[in-house]
Amino acid sequence: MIQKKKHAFNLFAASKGLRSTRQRDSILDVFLSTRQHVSVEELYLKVKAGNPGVGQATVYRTLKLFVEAGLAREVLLHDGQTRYEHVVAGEHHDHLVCTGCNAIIEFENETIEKLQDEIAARHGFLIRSHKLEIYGLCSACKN
Amino acid sequence: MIQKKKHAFNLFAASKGLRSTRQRDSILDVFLSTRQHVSVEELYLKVKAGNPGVGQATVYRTLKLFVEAGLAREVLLHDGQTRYEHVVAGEHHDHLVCTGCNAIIEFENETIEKLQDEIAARHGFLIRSHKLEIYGLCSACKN
DNA sequence: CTTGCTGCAAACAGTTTGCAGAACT
DNA sequence: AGTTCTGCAAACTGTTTGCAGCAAG
Repeated sequence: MIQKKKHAFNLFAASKGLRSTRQRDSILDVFLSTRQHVSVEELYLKVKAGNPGVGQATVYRTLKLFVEAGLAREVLLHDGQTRYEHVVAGEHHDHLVCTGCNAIIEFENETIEKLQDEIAARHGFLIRSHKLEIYGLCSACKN
Repeated sequence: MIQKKKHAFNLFAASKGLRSTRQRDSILDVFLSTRQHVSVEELYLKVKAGNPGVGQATVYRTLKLFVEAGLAREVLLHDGQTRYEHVVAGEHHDHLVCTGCNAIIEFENETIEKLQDEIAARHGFLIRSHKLEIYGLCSACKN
């Protein structure tokens, strides 16, 4: 899995004439080793731990490459930070966001996706992407 | 309708010991006269047109009051600006966002809402709010 | 050696905040 | 009079960018 993603990125890099650098490698390693929804800041700190002297700018720039390469996806939650999640081919999930503990629970629901397609069709709208976020309290926080 | 909202804000203001000021009145007027999803900047410009010398900060501060008073709701789309929409009691709608012309089409779908409730229940999650945004191209832009 | 990549710091955009003076009650 | 509000400008936050030097090909 991780190897596959590295390979995917290498292919992308090659096709774009991008260079392979120490920084990109370690940012990719760290990204792949994280759980879902890392903020740039978190990623930056982890990368710097194993590789001091890497700048934030590089992390920002590299994450955009990952998005372009189809490895990562931007997730904007209500906390003023851009987060990135892993892209798993053919899968789409949405989020339950706990405003108590900031936990994020993922879910998938085909019926909702289908309804969205219908709605879009009804408006002559061409869907590129969508996001559904449900905010509230998780089972641990609601008590 | 507009009168009702003004009244609602007055009640809120009174209950909080807030003062009634020229600025708040005109920001409320302008907000109520706008269509959905105004950005702070848009609102600020319109307010200033009818009432020069009103500062942005006041617009920001006042919009937060409207949210607190239940008249407005923050909407964060993918354009780096906070927008506000009108709250209509008991109604919830979601958005089709055209990335071509920035048009926003609203829709409502009860089945989706129900499915969300089911999903939340399954995870022991207490829903406070949610948002569903579908990004793509509207009928005019997709050609 | 050529060109792309990096780190740094400065620039940016949107938003928030401190404060002195203005305005509401 | 006593407080709350306001406008201004400065501060802040997250992100982007310009540039000189570094490094991959």
